[in-house]
Amino acid sequence: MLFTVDPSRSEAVYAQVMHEIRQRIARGLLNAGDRLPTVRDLAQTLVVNPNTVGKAYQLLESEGVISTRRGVGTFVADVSPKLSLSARRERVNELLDRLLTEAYHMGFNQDSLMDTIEKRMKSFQTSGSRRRGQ
Amino acid sequence: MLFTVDPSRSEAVYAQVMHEIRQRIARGLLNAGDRLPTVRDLAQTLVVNPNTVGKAYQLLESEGVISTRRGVGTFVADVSPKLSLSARRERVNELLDRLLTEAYHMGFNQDSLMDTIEKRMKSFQTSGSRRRGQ
Amino acid sequence: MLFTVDPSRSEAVYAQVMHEIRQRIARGLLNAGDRLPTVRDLAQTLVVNPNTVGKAYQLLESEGVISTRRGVGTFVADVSPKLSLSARRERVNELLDRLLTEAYHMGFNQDSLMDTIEKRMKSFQTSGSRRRGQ
Amino acid sequence: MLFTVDPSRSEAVYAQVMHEIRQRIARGLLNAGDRLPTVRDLAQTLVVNPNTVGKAYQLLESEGVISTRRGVGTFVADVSPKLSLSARRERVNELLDRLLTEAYHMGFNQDSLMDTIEKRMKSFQTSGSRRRGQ
DNA sequence: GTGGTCTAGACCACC
DNA sequence: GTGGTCTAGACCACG
Repeated sequence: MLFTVDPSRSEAVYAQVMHEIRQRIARGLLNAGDRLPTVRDLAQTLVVNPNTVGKAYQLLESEGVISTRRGVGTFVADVSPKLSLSARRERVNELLDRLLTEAYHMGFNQDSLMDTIEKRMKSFQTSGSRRRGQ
Repeated sequence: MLFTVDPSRSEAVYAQVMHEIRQRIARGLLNAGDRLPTVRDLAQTLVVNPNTVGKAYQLLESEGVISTRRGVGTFVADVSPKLSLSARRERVNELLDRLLTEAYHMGFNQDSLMDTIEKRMKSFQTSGSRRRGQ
Repeated sequence: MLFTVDPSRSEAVYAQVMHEIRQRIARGLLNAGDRLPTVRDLAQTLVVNPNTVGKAYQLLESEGVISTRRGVGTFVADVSPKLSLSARRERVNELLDRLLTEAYHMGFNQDSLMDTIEKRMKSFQTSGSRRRGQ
Repeated sequence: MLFTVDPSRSEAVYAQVMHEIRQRIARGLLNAGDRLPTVRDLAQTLVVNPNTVGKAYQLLESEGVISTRRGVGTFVADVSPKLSLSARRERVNELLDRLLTEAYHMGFNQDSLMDTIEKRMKSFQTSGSRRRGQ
């Protein structure tokens, strides 16, 4: 779990930790059942307060992404969306709109954006057919 | 400029205004040279504090998305990304990673995500070749 | 919002606050749009740290029960379950099993339990037909 | 005594064991005088630390639900609530309030909740009049 | 003035 | 040793 966190970014530190972990799972670098570093260890590595890491872990648990076992440690959970289908679609659509908007303003045209998406997608677990439909 | 702002969303109101304007430009609903409503008018329409709209306009101007001519009004600027090529790529890639991560956790597989992207893309100006490559 | 919290109970203080608020909403004592006390005020009333109240508010927000508006305050949200139908059923069934188990051990028979349920239900919003089906 | 325990649930393992045993008694799957597995056997079956099972047994004994005869084994006790009538009522009412609150937030209306309760009640011993009133 | 974040440090339940 | 809770106190973004 080597990564860093930038306290000067506008995104909250605990949110950066959450995103990093979510992304590692989505990329297949972390798989269901894998153990995460302890709150204290990760806090020391990132040079932040243990409470901050704890907050990230707790929120990820409430989303069903990870699962903590008292006195044992924290583990990657089996993926199984808790939200309703419509809520999940809405969430993806919002991020998608944001991406398309930003891509326009950054001067990407359709083709170059699609190229980028396809390349990037290869390093994610969303590819292939190992996951059930939406 | 008919749109609303939801103060109960977690996103700051001024940021919602910025995103909405950026999105309208990206969708072609607003084009270079089009006049935006005055700060007061928009504030009244959205039922928010004028300072909030002012902040949104100010930040958009600093990004080069709109341009204010004192005593005349505020207008959509010609699109010409100020950032370096690598900075623009990085920005798009970050949003893309976030989308792919979220899509994974929301249970989308490659095909359903691609379908969603293609459908959504049709309503954006990113299509066609009217803008220079990435 | 007159209520107290007992730090000596095994239930965490922030959870007691959450339950109290959820219950007031379910009883119709708090309705959609109503303002909750500020974090600081409630903390002072309950004689707990503001962070503890803040945690309760944040968790309730993540459940969609209340909604905070930056710089303005915290309000009761419109009820609209975010969880999938199966997750909601599971949650109710678990509490129901716990109730039935406890009622048995406390010496209630079917009839006396049913009487108790019917009486108690009258003071809750679950009664009547003003809410959509499950 | 075939059941499992889920260490990833938020409820402590020893509490899960307690609830399971209480529920089996309430469902009539275990009756007064029935012998429970030894601490070691159950611990092995559930793949948990023997101390955890021991803690569950100890707490259940202190509640009067089971009774241990040294050198002989552990048995389901005759049900006879030790608590006062008012304490027992309070305990049931608290769980009931929690159920009604949760049902409201999960979108159940009176009828659907009542249906659920009646169905579920059939598999519990609370039915009939074999136990004295509340 | 509102809520949100972070730190430092203490104590506790669990296994 | 693991995570969870709470306090006290500081700082910040928002409207």
